[in-house]
Amino acid sequence: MLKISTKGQYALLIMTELAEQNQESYIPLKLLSHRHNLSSKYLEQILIQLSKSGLVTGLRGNNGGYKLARQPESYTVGEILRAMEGDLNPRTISDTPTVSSVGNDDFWDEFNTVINNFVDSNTLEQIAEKNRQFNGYDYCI
Amino acid sequence: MLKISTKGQYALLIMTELAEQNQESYIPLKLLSHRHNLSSKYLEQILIQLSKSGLVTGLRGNNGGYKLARQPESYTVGEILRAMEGDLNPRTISDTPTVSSVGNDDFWDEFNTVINNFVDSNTLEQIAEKNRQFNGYDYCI
DNA sequence: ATAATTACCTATTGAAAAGATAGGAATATA
DNA sequence: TATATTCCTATCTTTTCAATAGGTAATTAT
Repeated sequence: MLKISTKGQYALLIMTELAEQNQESYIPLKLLSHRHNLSSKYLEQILIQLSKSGLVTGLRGNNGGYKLARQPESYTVGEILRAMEGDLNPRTISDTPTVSSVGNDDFWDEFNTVINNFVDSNTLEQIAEKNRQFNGYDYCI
Repeated sequence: MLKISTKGQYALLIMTELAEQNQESYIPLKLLSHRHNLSSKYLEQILIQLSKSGLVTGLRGNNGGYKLARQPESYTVGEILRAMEGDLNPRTISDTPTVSSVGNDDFWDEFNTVINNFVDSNTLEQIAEKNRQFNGYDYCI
């Protein structure tokens, strides 16, 4: 229904938050879930998947947690959403009917392009920078 | 998961087909469902909803069926998809957390705009015209 | 060493949505 | 009157989404 799952939305939210932090320190899951009033078990699934996809680095034990695997400006939003959602192409039927298919195929192809171009032209750093400006660089809850 | 339901996809397909036809004659559901190998009962639900939304006109009885309610160039794809899907805004959570929200809000707002601008800038006539060129104007199954 | 802390893994449940089917009522035409 | 068609509503099945749960592995502090 052209919705993005809550996992994708939360993933982007959490990633922007990690991007705002000092990249050297690990932030524990518990802290992130408290800040956003999310079930830690639910958020855990999201972060594990981000970790498996190589977008974040997890460290176990005391003072462990998660941090970005790379520099914030190297992430596109599309990369993050795809890690959680799979592809971002809204069409599901492979329509090879007898009539009326050509124009429709073209439309859906262009739609894919528009969507993917947009999400890939937005970087994590751009979103994080807006948050920094709003919250202040040394904002801490 | 950023998918559009099959109802939305079929609705667009059928609407383009109606747009290719002589606008004066009604096309019966049975014919449309046969052409696309769709369950007529499923397609029926789609057409009834399009009819309720005022996008097509239904006529009962012999020689009845469906036709467009207006000229093909007056329909946008967005209008058709929204009639089946509801709004086309991918975000579902109304995220008002304590941190990291501003940049995210902006991103999702822009995403909405990009999507809706695209679907509203494509008309039924544009898609139908491509099909006509491919199939020939007097194409009939 | 031991205890505490934390990420990691896998399964299950519950709720909602999507996809599809079914039977009949209303209406128009021949 | 018979036939063809849209229209209406209910149900069922399957899939997906959201959320919960319990346990294992690794790291650090004491």
